[in-house]
Amino acid sequence: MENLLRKGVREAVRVLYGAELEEGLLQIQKTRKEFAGDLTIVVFPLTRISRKSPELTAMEIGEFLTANIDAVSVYNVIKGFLNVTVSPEEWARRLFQISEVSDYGFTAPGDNPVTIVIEYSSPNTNKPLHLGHIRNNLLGFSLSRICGAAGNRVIRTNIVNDRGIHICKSMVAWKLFGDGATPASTAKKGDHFVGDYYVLFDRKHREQAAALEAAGVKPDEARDTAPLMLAARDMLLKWEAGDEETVQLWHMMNSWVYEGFDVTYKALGVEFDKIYYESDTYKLGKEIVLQALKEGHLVRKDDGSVWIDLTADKLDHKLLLRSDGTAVYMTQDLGTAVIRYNDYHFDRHIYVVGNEQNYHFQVLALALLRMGFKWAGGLHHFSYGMVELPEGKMKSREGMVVDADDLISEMTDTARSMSQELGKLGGYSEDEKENIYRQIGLAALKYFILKVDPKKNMTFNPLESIDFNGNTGPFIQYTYTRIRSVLKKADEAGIHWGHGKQDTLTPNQKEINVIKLLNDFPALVTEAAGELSPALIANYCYDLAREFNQFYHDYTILGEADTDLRDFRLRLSDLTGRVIETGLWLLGIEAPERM
RNA sequence: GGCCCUAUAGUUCAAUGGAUAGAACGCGGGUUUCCUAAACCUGAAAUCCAGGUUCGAUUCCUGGUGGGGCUACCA
Repeated sequence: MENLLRKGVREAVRVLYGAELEEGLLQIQKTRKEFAGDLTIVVFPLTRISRKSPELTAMEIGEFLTANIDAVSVYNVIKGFLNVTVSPEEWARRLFQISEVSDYGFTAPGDNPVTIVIEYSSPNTNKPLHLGHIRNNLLGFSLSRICGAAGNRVIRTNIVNDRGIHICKSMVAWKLFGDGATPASTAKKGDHFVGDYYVLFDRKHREQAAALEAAGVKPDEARDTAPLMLAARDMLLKWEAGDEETVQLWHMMNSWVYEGFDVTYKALGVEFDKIYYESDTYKLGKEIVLQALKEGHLVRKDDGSVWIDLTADKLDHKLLLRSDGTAVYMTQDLGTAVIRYNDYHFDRHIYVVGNEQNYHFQVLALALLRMGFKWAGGLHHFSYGMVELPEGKMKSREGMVVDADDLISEMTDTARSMSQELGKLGGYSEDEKENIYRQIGLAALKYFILKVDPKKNMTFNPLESIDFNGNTGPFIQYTYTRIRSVLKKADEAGIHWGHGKQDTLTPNQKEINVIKLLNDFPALVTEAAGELSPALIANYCYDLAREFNQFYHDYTILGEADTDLRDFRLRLSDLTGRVIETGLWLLGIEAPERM
């Protein structure tokens, strides 16, 4: 539609003013609601060519367009804006066209698709997932679907930070205070079970440090020399040396954590194609660093530590290997990146990681390039903002966190009580009802998080933030269930709306509003993939649902006596339902049949 | 100190350099013998400050101010 107009205006300029229109000068946008029309041509830039006032230029072009393009029926001019109205009949034809497209909104991958690796989630194995991880997982998972829908080959990956001093703390605490307890013996979820020992370690350690301080030891020294800290260090050394008992304990506790994570991932509905473990990749990282050192890309200090000098890129010196030869965070990320490139030969690699690590990822890409890995130009840090509580930043150690599992079940509880109050699920079994409560609760949570521009920090108020009315996930789901209900009734009445005639139809304004949005969908998916923005999809779904609800409120569908018009409305409803379902799917949100 | 992100109704969020800054929650007023009222209609309510570029700036640039982050031989 827009392309048609684009061509028309170029033609108009050629005929009226005898000039070729540069592409950059032509601005076409959707007409704002408060004005009549569908598409708007901004004529200010064209006055340079016409050498006439904006109003006159607009009128001349408007006359030309209505005379020469069938689909353009009317135009009006306000200030320097030429508002063009596409004829209702054209919109009707448009609906017939796009509703026949299967997989509407998806771009087929083509022969040589762009390969994108997306890393998200990236948990530590010493504590359960919290609200910050939820934002991460939802963004990553949604991005993977959006990029896939736009025709790319997508590999979803995760890196599990499964080694290091933090894991050793949990291990020490369990060994000393655990008394052989297991998640099974305590009926606790594995990740929470292990997380409790991490917290316990921290508490006991603080007590020990305080005792030392009371005896006159300096604070720093007290922290470093408390028996528990020494035990954790010792544990790390043993682990790196491959001590059998330690490695066995490590395996056991990690496996508990993974069982717990799996439950949370499943509850959130996120998945991965390939999971990497830091314990598998850090060694290659060390090799890469040593190799790069040999090739002269890095510098070794007197104490034996290895650094990269990035001052030429306006960054700093960055440590890549400790003086004792052990790996740091950066080391293993270098290794992971190389392994992934060897595995997939990606064109792009998207890291979904919070903005607190902006510096880290700048260094990572530059370091790889410096070492000669040209593909590192395809690395992209998808940097999202922090989730804060009304009291401020979340702090695991002080218990100021919103636990992921708790939050999910609270959402389901709220959905359950609201749904039961409304009482619309008669005829469903308890299991079916529970599944719907879960779908609605999750939709509220996911939509709340995904509708926000990813790079902005967001505040989450446990008591007030999540709504089920208005601009919310459940609102969109509700619109979907209304549509399903109408289509089901049509089906039961034996109405076959798929063959309806189209030529004589003149849709009303509400119908046109919906068709316009439906018509935008494929371009929107492409745009969302280009900008890596699930928020665009979320806001679109909301707009579409709202627009459809207005139509639904003002007009009857099944009660329409003119069967061509009735069938047209069913077609409109059906495509709206399909697009909402697809849009929600791109966000990782399920669409229930009833609610 | 240096670097990065951010600032829009009471609150949570929108707005490729374009028209009268758009929603939701909350607050006020309405709509149900009719396909699901988790809906629809309607009222009040906002661009941090000062310059600059432009026919035109919430948007771009500069300088302030407020908020957040990074600047570890932590991850």
